[in-house]
Amino acid sequence: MQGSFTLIRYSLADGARLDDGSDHIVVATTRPETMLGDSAVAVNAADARYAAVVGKFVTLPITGRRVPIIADDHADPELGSGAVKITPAHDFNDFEVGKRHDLPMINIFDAEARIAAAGGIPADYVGLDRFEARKRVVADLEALGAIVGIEQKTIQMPYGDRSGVVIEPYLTDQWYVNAAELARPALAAVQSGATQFVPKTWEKTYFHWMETIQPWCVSRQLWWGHRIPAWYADDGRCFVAETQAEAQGQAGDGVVLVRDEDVLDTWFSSALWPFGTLGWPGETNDLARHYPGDVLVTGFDIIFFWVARMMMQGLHFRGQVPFHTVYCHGLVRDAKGQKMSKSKGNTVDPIGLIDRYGADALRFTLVAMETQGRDIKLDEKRIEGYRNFATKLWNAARFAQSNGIGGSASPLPPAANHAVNRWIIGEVAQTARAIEAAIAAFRFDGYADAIYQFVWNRFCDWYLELTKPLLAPRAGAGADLIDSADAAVAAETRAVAGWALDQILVMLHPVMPFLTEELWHALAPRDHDLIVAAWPETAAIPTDAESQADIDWLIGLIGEVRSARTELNVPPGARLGYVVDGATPATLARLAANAAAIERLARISPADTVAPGGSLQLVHGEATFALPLAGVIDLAAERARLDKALAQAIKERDALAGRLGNPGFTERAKPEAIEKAREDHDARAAEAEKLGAALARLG
RNA sequence: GGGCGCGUAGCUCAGCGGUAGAGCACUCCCUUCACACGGGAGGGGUCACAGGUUCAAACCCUGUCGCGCCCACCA
Repeated sequence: MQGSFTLIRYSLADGARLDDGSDHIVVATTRPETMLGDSAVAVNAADARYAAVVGKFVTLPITGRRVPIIADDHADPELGSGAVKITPAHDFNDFEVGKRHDLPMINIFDAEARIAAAGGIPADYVGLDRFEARKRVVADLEALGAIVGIEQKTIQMPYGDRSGVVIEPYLTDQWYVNAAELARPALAAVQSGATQFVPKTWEKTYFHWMETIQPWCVSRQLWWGHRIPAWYADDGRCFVAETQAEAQGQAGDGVVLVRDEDVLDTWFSSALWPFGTLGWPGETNDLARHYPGDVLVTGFDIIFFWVARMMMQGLHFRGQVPFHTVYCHGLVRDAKGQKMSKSKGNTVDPIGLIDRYGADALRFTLVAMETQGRDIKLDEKRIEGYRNFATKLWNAARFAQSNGIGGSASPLPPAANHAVNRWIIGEVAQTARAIEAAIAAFRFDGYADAIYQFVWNRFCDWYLELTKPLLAPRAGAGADLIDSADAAVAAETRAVAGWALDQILVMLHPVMPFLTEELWHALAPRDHDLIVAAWPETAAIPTDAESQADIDWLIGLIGEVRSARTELNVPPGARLGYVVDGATPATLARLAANAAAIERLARISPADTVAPGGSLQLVHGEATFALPLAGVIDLAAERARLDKALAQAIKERDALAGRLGNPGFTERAKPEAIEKAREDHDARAAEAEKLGAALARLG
């Protein structure tokens, strides 16, 4: 802000002169009234202009006090006149200078920032407000001819956050904690790994704070809080004790004690939380059992205020760290990325969001966006997406229910023979493991992502679709629509689907508690609530590589067919026949086993012969499928489609060949990398060959 | 002034040595019997810029530009 910079002339006392013969020193200030409390003028020892007068005195105008001229590095010869007025009671730097030179600290204000009677201040100043006093001092200095000039310049002005009032440094007696002493073990505990920060990068913040820690002022002039345990006698003696009786004991009978009015800094009290909540100072069972704690979850913005203080006090009072891990999450910010603040009024209203999308959707969103170390700009579209996810699961459960699926007897999966059932069992196990790993690493976004992908892209998109033909023959449907829909397979599928759905509810419950608990009870009679259900027993759940390969192959084939159909504008409802070429017996078996699913999802079924007039051809694994389109096929479009696929395969094949042909790669790369490149190269090469053949067949 | 961090698809963000991913948005098709808060198929990025290290860099190092946060403070 713009401010006045007042240049004041201080006369040298006792006839002293500077080298240039002048009889005064000029000092500058933005707060002229503080000159009433000056106790020195400082110059730099290396400043030749003032060398002659160091150790001499000046006479202050108005108060007429004699104050010394001292040499101190605080005075910068480059700034202003090179001489600085020193007001130890009302400026942080001057306070330090005052301590170094043992200067008197003259407090010129009272607690209301009015001029106090001190240091020879004339009586008619006493009681003036600080701003009135400033005008008065300037006017009086002017009258005395002590003003050299007033400059306008940009200055920094500290304002109180809450009061909006200019801050005035002011000397008072306060209680301090020797924080450096407490910080030493707290610093060592993190350096040794006794307490770890997650993400680790916050250790730097903690270290920086602990290494530059200052004495901690813990007394506050408020009426709430823990009162300072200090008592004073009439004669000013101070007794610090846990109780008044103890203090009285120290003071002796008959001494009237008055307790200190101040209370402890809220963070001092908060630092007691890890053990204060457990019955301390009593040695309770809770304290023995729960201290030290395991993980502290908190915002990084209070590492200084709270975490560091808990560390210091925990170690001091209990001799052990208060917790082994400090997990620092991001902060939810507003749409502009600003930290939410009650005084700024930019807080996000969770109730409104819950009304619109549900508590589960909001909770899931916050978990999904909690990627270590980055703040969260809350995006309402994201919440909407997870609301849709909740609806998707609801509908899947509704579908299950209407098909006689619901509930499972055991956390262990039912016995399963059908590939699709064995496959989903393995997928559940993989998802549970992924979630366990994510949680262990505090990657909550990974947790949310894993369960989301599983529910939507595996369970709903594929498992439920693939099992529809297995559940029951539909009245009136043609025999070709029904797989081996015998009772045994249908029963197995119901059991597995019910189990998988239960595992979903268990895994999702921590992030969508309301919806999952509701479904848990809606799907089957239960003897316990979901919230106390056991986590999937991942170690005991079999994953079957063969079934996984079968279903991956099936999903891949259906994808190829769908993609080709779209590219050639085949009507979505059109059912096509296919002839397969070059298929191994295993592939033929897969085709037979999944005929109904393929028919349903890809809308193709085996045909006897290839019709003349061209076919849609696609390569999947070692097999080439030809879908006769009996004259309706657009040969040019099909050629373009195959060309594109072929070009892509060749491009990838050649890139890999290039890498494999580079001696630098084959000699220095990791063996796994080389092996993978070989495999990828061979697969691409085979695909290119088959696509080339298909293209040739097209003519 | 000191410290920390971020710039990746239109947006919000993952990925942090092996040749780019998600959600939303966008384009096309589909009212097929769980779900249109849905289904299917797609388009879209020289990973801020410039050097360097490496067989290989969005990822490691240096610098530049832009942005943010925390702490302290300037007679």
